[in-house]
Amino acid sequence: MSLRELAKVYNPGEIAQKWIDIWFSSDIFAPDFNRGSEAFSIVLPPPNVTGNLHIGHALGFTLDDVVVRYKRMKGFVTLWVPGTDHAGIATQNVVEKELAKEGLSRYDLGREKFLEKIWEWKDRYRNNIVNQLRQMGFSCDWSRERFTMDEHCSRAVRTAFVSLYKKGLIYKGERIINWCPRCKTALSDIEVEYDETKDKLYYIKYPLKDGGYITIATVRPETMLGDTAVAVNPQDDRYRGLIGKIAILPLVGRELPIIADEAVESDFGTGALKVTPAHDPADFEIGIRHRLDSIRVIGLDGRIDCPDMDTYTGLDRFEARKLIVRHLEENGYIEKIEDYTHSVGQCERCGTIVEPLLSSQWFVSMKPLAQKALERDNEVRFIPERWRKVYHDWLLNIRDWCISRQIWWGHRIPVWYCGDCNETIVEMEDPTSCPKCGGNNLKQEEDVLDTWFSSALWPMSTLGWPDETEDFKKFYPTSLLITGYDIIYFWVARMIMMGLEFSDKMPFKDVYITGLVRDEKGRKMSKSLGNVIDPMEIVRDLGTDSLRFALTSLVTEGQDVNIGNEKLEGARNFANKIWNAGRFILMSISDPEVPSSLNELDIFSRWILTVMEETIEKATICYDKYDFNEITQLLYSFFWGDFCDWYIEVSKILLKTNPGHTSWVLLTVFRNYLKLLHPIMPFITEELWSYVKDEGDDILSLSNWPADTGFKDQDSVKKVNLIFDIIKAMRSLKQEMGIPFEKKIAGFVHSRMYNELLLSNVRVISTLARIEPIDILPELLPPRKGIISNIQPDFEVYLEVGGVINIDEEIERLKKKMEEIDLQICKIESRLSNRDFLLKAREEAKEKERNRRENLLKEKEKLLQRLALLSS
RNA sequence: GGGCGAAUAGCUCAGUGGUUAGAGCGCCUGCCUUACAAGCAGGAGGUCACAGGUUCAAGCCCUGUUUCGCCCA
Repeated sequence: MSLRELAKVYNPGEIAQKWIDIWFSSDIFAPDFNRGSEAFSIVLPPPNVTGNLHIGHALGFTLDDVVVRYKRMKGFVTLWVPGTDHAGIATQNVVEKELAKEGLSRYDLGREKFLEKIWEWKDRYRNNIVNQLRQMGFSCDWSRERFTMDEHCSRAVRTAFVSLYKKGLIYKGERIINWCPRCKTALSDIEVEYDETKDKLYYIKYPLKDGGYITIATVRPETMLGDTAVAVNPQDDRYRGLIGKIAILPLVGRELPIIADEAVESDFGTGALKVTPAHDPADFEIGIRHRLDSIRVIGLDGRIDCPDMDTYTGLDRFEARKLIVRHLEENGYIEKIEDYTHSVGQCERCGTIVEPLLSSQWFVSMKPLAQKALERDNEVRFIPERWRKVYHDWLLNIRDWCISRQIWWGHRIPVWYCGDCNETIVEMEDPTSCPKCGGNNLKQEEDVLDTWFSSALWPMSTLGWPDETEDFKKFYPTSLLITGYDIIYFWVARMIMMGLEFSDKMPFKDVYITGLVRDEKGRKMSKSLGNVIDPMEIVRDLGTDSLRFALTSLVTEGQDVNIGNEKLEGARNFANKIWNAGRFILMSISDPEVPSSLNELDIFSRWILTVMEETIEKATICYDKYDFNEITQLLYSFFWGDFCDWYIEVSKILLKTNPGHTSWVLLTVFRNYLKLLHPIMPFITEELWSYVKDEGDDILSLSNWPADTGFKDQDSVKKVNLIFDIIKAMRSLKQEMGIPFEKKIAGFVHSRMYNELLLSNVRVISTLARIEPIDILPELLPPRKGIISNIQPDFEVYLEVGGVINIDEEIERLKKKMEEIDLQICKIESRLSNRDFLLKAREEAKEKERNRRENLLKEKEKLLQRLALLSS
């Protein structure tokens, strides 16, 4: 043990770098197979290589690390696999923006050159992110790091694709998909965000061929160029006669059949619907049912592309809308225009309004996969349980997953087309010739896969799948996944479905769903609000441990996490408190002497050892239950409340009388405490541990969880609490009389039952209460001028306050107290005289009430005595 | 429209049906007491959203209402 003098204020930065170097210079966090037999594994939810860690990552990963470090100390063979995600659209966008600064587009570079650029970007940002993960102290095994597009993960993707294709679960089809005209790619359903938008509802007259007209209502008049029918509900009496008739499309002149379809809502607009199968999912369905033509009139760039209508071709969607409405108005086709609020889909990445359009894309049939997930539902645990419903809901209403993306960065779809015979080839190995016609005229599919396709395989691919590696056998399925509720659909559900499909196992046993991180007022963090908390900035200013403690302390089951400076500073202060307690111990102790029996120790030492033992038990339970907020509360109040406020203060006296044993107790409690706190605040605990550990001890990160000593001395707890209550009563009285804490005045204590206990601990009471001298009285103190009293059931304290108070005032004080006690007694009496209570309440509850009454009666009696003495 | 969640101290939040509902921050009073002023000691502050119900006993369970937030259509 080194007695080096520690700095007066905890400086997290210096210490962190030292331990980052030690922890991550070799693979100390690789699983240690000598540690035990039971495995515990987590895969890191891979951050995107687009940028930096944000506070949401910090939250989820901190909880991961808290559990991982705890399990490692507990003796599990622990593995935490890190990695990063290629994040297709997002990364491509960022790099395209970079290129744009030089006036270049990806087409200028060509596919190959462009991909080279992205790989460079990826390397840079992967390093950046890895650095940040290490700054945060996350104890991942970096020797097993993965990237979603590395060779191994790519093979997993290929294997999954080929397998699903051969099973008929992947198909190419013409469907309405969500198209982002800015990103120029298809999006899956869940990549579209819907926002309430104020818009207009246009009522347009479509003339009938036989004369008259039918009025339709639409929010997107520009799509009328692609109309191929008008639909009404078959139950709608207003239009029954028109079914089968022909309407003429204004401006265009196309003949549109009036058809009947159940999907039309009669109470929307006029009850008549213009049908544009190529630009609306519902219309597309109607189109299929009625074998309507699909005419695409908006191109991939979001501009009108309608060869017959030169007027509009080339115009942006929204420009075209204005012009078309003007032309309709000029020709008297507009009946009216109403304000209308509805949901408009936007690209989750860039916010551009998506264009539903007909396009040829690759899909995964999700029904059978979802079905399997539902059947095996009991094999995964959700925490909190209620998220299971959300997950179920999605599985039950699942739609096919559009997995093709019209970008370059990602896993290129492993499909080849034969230019000679049109054969589609999907194999594990790249084909060199067509297996059907033998031709060499092969062309690979241009599209890449949705990023989430590889993410869905992450728990498997990181551990070696499709190979049956040792890691896969030992660590799959993983033990726990911690993530936010916003990606239950995107990620959790898909990992489960893919896991069951390819490994026949749930990819993880527990899923812990966190809330989202918000600012201290509960608002979402956003650049425009300026309330974004950058975790790395906090790490710089207040230290990683403070950030980790603050985050952990805010996590209660399923609630969003509101974090602000107050919380972070509180955590920083706590770290400083721990630091200074360590500093005190190092400065104050002498050679520790192991007691031959704990029972021979003084009562305060027995007390703190008992409370520590209970804290170890409770903390262990909390860690096992992922009860994060509870752990921090427990560890905070034990350390600050019990250890620092009381034991350390008492130890200042004990160190003089019994330095050896007291040093041992201080050290023992502090060492165990560092262990309990280490999963949450790894840096400061590791640093302090290096000063207080035994010579042969390992670093704290690789140490064992505190052993169960089994020592509990409830008698000491009871007695020490009495002593502390006496001290508190004295402090309180003193302050009430306006006497400064440090000013020493004389006092008296009497306790019928504990006279001896008080006699032997008078020094502690005197010092901690700053009351000197103290007389331990064999009986009640006779009334005297200048004396104030505090009467409790088990003791009475009196302070010599001199002229500050007279006897009448003291009588008043006591009478007031009497009233309170009488009120309490009254309440309890009525409870105890209630026949139903006596009949039905649990014995425990009754016992409690009786004890309480007894105590109050005791107190009352003593108050009466005191009052009698004072009045005589 | 369907579902989920929240409502507790000035603020942010804890709270397994059983005393007098807790913490941090803020506030008030007094202290630079040799570990810590990022600290110490003492204190004030609550109709647990509202209305019913179940129960010997409700902040907690049930029903309804109001307000706010989220998800899905």
